[in-house]
Amino acid sequence: MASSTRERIVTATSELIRRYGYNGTSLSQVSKAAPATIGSIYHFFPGGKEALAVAVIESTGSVYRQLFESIVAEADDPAAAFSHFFDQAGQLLIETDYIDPCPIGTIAREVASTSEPIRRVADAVFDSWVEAASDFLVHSGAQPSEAHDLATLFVTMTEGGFILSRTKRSIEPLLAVARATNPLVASAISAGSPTGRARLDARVNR
Amino acid sequence: MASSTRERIVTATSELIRRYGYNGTSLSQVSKAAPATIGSIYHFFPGGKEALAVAVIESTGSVYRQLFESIVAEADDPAAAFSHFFDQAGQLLIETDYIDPCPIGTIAREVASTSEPIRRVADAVFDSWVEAASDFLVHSGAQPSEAHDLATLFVTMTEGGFILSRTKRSIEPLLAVARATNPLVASAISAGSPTGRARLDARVNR
DNA sequence: GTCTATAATTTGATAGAC
DNA sequence: GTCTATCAAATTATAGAC
Repeated sequence: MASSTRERIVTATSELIRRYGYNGTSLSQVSKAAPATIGSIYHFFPGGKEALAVAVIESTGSVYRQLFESIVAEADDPAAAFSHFFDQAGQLLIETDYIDPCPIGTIAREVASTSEPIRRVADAVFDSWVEAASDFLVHSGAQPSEAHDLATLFVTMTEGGFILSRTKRSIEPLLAVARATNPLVASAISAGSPTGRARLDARVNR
Repeated sequence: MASSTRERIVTATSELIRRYGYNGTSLSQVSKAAPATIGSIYHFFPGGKEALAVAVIESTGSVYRQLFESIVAEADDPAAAFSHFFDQAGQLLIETDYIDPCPIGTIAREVASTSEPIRRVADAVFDSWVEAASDFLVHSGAQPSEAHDLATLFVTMTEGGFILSRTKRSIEPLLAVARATNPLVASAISAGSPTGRARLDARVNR
């Protein structure tokens, strides 16, 4: 059950980047926080800092997708699922003293112009999030094209909400986003199908 | 008409940060790009890199607010105003080869945990944007509380849309956001007042 | 206001012993 | 796999001549 060195390195890097950003995080900080020597870091990540960032993005992308799907599985209705996700994100912000909840957006924005490997993996993660949200909306009765647009909107609202709430040191922007969620989802589902709600019930009660 | 040294320094810093982020931009790069010597930079900004970032945020905040208000002034209807803003942002992305359109979100995310002066000025700029959008929505017939939520949503969508489009090197996410805009605005205005459209006409034709 | 020179520190990365 | 020692380069910032 003890975490491996590799895992400790990735976890420590993720937390440091959430606090200080990609360029603001040094390998010496990672070495101290993990803890692991510089030699160990390069043993597991011969590609250096860039490879480490890729690992952080892949790991975070997977964790958040699973979180979203577990929230969705428990939600009473589609609109509540998204609201609940934003509420949970707000709680996380408070618990962590407004450290950035997502290292991916930060890294992507910092190095999208200078590191193609990082840009590509961040793009793939965002796509997987959009796909997960879109699938859920379609299953709930939305039309595919509208579901894709709305899912994209949710990811932008999540990343943008993190920036505003972190900057303001208040969850108020994230709560405003959560409030806007319900009518958006309700509209997409009713537009996609008059029996959208019935379809959802059929799926949930299966 | 020739730009002052101070202006050249701020402009160069803003462009560099849009490409490489705050921590990814060095004063030697600024010195070369401005152009201005390191001594000149410290002459105008004794507070160093942090003070320079504050100036960039204030300048960008003002420019974007003016851009938003000029688009609003020309728009036929409220929903079109926001769509047009997102479309223009998309065009900017393409023209600049997907350099980040907004240095503020990047800087804020990188150093919100380490620089209170920067965090505060970024927060003030976001607030001013929310206020400008909210005022416009209220004048168009929306209820104040709903206008504030929707305005907050627009700023998060803008920042989040920039991240996704920059990461994907495609304006598709930004266009998806633009498509979602119209029904949101229409709904807020009709809910706020049955004569929202009439109120807008009265204001525009004054 | 502009310029060069430089101080003090830290960075990402590598080499090689164990 | 882990460790220490070290490299070359770059960083922010300051000093002081002009």
